[in-house]
Amino acid sequence: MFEPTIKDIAHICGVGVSTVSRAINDHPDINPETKEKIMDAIREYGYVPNDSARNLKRVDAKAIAVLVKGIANPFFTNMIKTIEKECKKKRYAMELSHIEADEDEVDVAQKVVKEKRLRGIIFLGGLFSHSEEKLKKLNVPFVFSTVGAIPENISRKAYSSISVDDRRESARMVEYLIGLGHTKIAILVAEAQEESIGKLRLEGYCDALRSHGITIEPKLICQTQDELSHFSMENGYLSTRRLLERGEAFTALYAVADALAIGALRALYEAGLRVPQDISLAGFDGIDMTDYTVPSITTMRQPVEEMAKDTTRLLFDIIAKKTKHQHIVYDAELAVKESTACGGS
Amino acid sequence: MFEPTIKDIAHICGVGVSTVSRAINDHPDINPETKEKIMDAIREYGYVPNDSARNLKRVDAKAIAVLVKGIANPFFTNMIKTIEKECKKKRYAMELSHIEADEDEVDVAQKVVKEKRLRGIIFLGGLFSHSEEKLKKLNVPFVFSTVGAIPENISRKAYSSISVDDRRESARMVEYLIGLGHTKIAILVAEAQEESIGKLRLEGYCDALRSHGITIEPKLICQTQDELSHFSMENGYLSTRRLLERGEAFTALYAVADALAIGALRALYEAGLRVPQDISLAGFDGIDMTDYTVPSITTMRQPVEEMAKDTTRLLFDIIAKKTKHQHIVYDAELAVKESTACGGS
DNA sequence: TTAATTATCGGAAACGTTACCGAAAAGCGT
DNA sequence: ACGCTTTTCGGTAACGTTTCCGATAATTAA
Repeated sequence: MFEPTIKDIAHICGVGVSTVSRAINDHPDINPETKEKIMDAIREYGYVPNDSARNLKRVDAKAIAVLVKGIANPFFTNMIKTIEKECKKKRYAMELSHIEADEDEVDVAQKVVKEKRLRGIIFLGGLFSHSEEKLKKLNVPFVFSTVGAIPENISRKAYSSISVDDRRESARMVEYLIGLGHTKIAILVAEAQEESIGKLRLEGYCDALRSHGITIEPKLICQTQDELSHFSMENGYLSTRRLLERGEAFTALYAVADALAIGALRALYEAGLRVPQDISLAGFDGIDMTDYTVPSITTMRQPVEEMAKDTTRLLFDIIAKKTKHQHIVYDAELAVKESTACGGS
Repeated sequence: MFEPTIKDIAHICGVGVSTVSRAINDHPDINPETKEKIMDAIREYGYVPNDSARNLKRVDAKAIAVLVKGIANPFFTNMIKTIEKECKKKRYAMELSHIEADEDEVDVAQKVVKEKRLRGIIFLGGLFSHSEEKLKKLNVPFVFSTVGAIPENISRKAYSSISVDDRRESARMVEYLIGLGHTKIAILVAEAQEESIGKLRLEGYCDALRSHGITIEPKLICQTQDELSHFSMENGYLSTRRLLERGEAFTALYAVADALAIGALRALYEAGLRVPQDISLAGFDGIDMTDYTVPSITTMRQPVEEMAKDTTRLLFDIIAKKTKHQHIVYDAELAVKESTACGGS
């Protein structure tokens, strides 16, 4: 099987290789007629430029990476899909890489950037606790999306971030539950180490309780144990069972992620507890699934599409030096559904 | 920022570039001491080989592509994750690409193969109706996984396939429902064109009814209309509503994909129908979610992990010419859960 | 000791493309 | 007619790596 190269096309058309190159890359210095002739030949012989050769030669390889930690969370699937679409629009290649729980995201980023000559990175999920020094070594712009708080000792001018105010929105959710009359509110929280999203949402929970003079009961705080897939249904299910076994009474259960809430719903059902009559259940993220469970689950909807679009656009703009690093905070939307009702004392 | 190349490393170590190349690629013709010295320098200076240059020069670029049609189906997510893991094990790069509903999978494959110099392709999902001639042009081995029937006019020696016998297993599911006493069994089917999976499962449904002397009632066959995301919860929900509006009585509903079943569950609930007391509900695929819904959903579990592993291994073996094309058919497992019960007349 | 083999290495030609530089041709004003 | 700019193009040096080929040094066989 004959695979034509740019040289073959040039030879066929009786032009130089640089002219063919100009034709494929929409360069201005070319006669429209010549260009058309070349494009015809390209179609006829099925020529496709070799990506490796291009990236090798080009200074500005058009590619970015998306590094995801915790793919188990369905919330990210939507995010990734949208980011991919945006990349296609801008004719950028997108390198998707999952980061294992035990891997260091910056190390992976570093490797992948050098390997593939990427122009930028999007970090999705995970927590983040790295030195600024190490980050600088990346030497490409990066933006964090839904990635928890970044430690104070890293200059905010050194990176971009896109997220909702997890702590505040979490507090809003708990305040909503309190407003319904609940005082014994249990919380299901995964990956609560350091400055992770889980930790932030837990803090929001504490904020809300505190500001309403409700004492924080450690027995109502249930940390999931599974290290591998933090925000999974299975994790929510098992954790809720452990919570119930403790025997501590509560009238509302707040899971810091929808996937956890779905697992919780099942565990509550098996324990003979009705939602929302016996227990109100709330989640966070706003994944589609919460609309289809029975009962549907009250949640904090993050504007995924918008966030994903802005994430991509922001990164492109930074690459093109059209803008400096930014920190965009979105409002989440409290989506009240069937799983929450008045309750409490 | 200084990015060392292989030349820099060679210069630093006082050796030739080819020696460094031998060191990184575990070639035999190298002194262990030299190798260690080189590896030390590589670590110290943070050298990472440029992937483009490698792939350009190498005849056997270590990369394959996974082309997915219909990412909305959560079943594929697991598949992809496992395939990715297997690739990592074999130190192969995996290029993941989604195929839009209106795109031709072989055209995309062709482009991507040439662009990235891939060694093989895995097709996931979608239907398949292409000429053998066109397939041959791909010029790399490919395997179809869970992709429906391939037309007779394509030689089975020209490709590999990995799947369950969709038609037979679908019939098994329906026979199980019949065994429970159901005769009025509605079916929810998406993407039923040509030789797609949906069509196959629909045929299995017909087979089972026919072999039990039950007349096939067209009004109980509900084809989803949404072109874009065939196997989505939303699609299942909307289709079930349309089915209910028809007013045709039925005691069991069989959705040809779990995602559809989950949407259906919600629609049935909203219509005041209890599952399984009023309506038995069954799905197909065996995604995790079916364990967590209330009630949990009876389904045909496909051995995802095994299938994904075998798909990858098979492709690698074919690339390495260790084996010829194969057609592996797996047994699905009927997972009876809460959503089905005795019923019917 | 000498010849033959082996282990280890360096040089240099590719791989397919882009980007720079300069040249030819064509258009323009005078 | 002339010089000037503009348009259009071809030649060629990179990009960073692998791989081939041959060379040297070290080892073994005779």
